[in-house]
Amino acid sequence: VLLKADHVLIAKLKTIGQLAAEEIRALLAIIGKTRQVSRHQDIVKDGSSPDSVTLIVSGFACRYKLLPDGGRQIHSFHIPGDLPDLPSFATGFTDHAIGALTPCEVAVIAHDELRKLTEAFPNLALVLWRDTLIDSAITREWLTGVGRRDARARTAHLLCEQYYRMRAIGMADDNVLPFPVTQVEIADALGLSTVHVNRTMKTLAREKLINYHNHSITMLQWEKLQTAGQFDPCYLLRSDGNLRRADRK
Amino acid sequence: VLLKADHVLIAKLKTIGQLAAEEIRALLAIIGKTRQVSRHQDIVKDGSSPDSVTLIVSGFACRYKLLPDGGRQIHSFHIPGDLPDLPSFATGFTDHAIGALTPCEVAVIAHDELRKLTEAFPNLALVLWRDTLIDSAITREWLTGVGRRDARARTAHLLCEQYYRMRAIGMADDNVLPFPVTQVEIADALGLSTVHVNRTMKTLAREKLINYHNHSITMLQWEKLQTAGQFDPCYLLRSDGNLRRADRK
DNA sequence: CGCAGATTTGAATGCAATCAACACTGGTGG
DNA sequence: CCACCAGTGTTGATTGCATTCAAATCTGCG
Repeated sequence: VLLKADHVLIAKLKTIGQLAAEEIRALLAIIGKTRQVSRHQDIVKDGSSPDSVTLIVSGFACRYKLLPDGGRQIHSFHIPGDLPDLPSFATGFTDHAIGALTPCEVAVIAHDELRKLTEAFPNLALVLWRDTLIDSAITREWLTGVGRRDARARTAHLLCEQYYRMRAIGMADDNVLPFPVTQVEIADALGLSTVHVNRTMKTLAREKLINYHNHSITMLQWEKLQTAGQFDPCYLLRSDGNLRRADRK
Repeated sequence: VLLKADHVLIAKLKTIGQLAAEEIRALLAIIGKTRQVSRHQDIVKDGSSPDSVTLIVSGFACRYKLLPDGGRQIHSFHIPGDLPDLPSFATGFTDHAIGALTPCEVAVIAHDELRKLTEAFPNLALVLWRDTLIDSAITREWLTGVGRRDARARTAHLLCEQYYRMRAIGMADDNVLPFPVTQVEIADALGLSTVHVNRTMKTLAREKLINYHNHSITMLQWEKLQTAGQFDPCYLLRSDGNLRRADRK
């Protein structure tokens, strides 16, 4: 039988690259038990050396870092199917925390088991590697925004990206994006103050680019929102590497 | 004979993880010809689908992205031994450009050859994967800075990081950091204006934390500079993953 | 020498932070 | 049941860090 954890992981991996049926089967086989994490609890602690990788089965999480002065920077939002601490598999440690923004179900995958698989299936290793690379492409895009885009563009960009990713795993439709994240958290992601996030979201709503109620965002003018956010989804796109080049021949 | 390209690559890989002599030999064997790139030229173009990976043999480079409005965000600086477009090996495309900040010597490593090696040596694949992960840890750290640190801390942090990385490959010593990068480029890296970078560097010099002449920076008070930049090098540290865990037993 | 790029400094402007207050919500306990 | 409270969202007023504009050196180089 296919569990919920299996479903979300398959949905996610499909957006990254092609896996053989055998590879998928082997990967699903090593998914461990799921556990519940309540809101605002850490799924992974900063500075730890985990011996397993976490799969978000349901709920919203984020990767973040706390500063000595009490500030917080959120580096990414994580949605079902994500493996937010996959990097720890290759590096052995984490330099950041993963926190639950909503109640989450998470499953663990032991490093040991995963290592056997990556050694047996180089292609699986490549797809996982690619996952971490898309992840860092997202981080770079955020860096670009925080460094060189104003509050409005930054906010619009985040909404576009989030909608795009949610749609890819079948969790957003009809221009409606479920976004169960407080303005405090959006502020820590965008490098803004909560007050300014509030004003900026209001501006986007006043401009009729979005509708924002009950942590659900409706894209009223998707094209205009993308323009406002200078959003170009190419960095999120699935690419099959060699496969793609082979196709061209 | 060991070429310059071999030397810098070995020096770099040593900072990332352990490789067997056999693995190193195989890797060095597939390093292609070196070519010269003059200052301000692109080593890799944005949006391209390269079929080889670039090794910086000498010189300074950066990864960057241009915005529609003419702005630029630099995502990372790259020094000899770096493989700035290694991500393209796993994803097949680039969503950013790599530019030469000084005249550079670069060598190419064909994707095809590299793929054979990673399939033959899973450990080599793991080390390369880890390299891209350290790279993204750096990007996250920059994101934290641009999002939540003021100009002084951001600048100090960059100098600490750069000194740390240069020292690791033997290109900085005695508290002297060669930093052949203009203030325009520092500004595009830190998300500041050039004017403000200038003032901030002057401030750090006035405070006697650094000395800054001829694109060479002397760390006058290394401890204080780290404090000012909230710099904690753990995200740059070499970690041997399983090895480390095994050691503990 | 002349010129382009880089650095430096001053003055004015502006975007976003901070401070402050209030409304609204859901949950808790008296 | 209602009072209370913490967390969240909203709005106005003020402040400040960093930008922009402007102009003056300084440097290397053809």
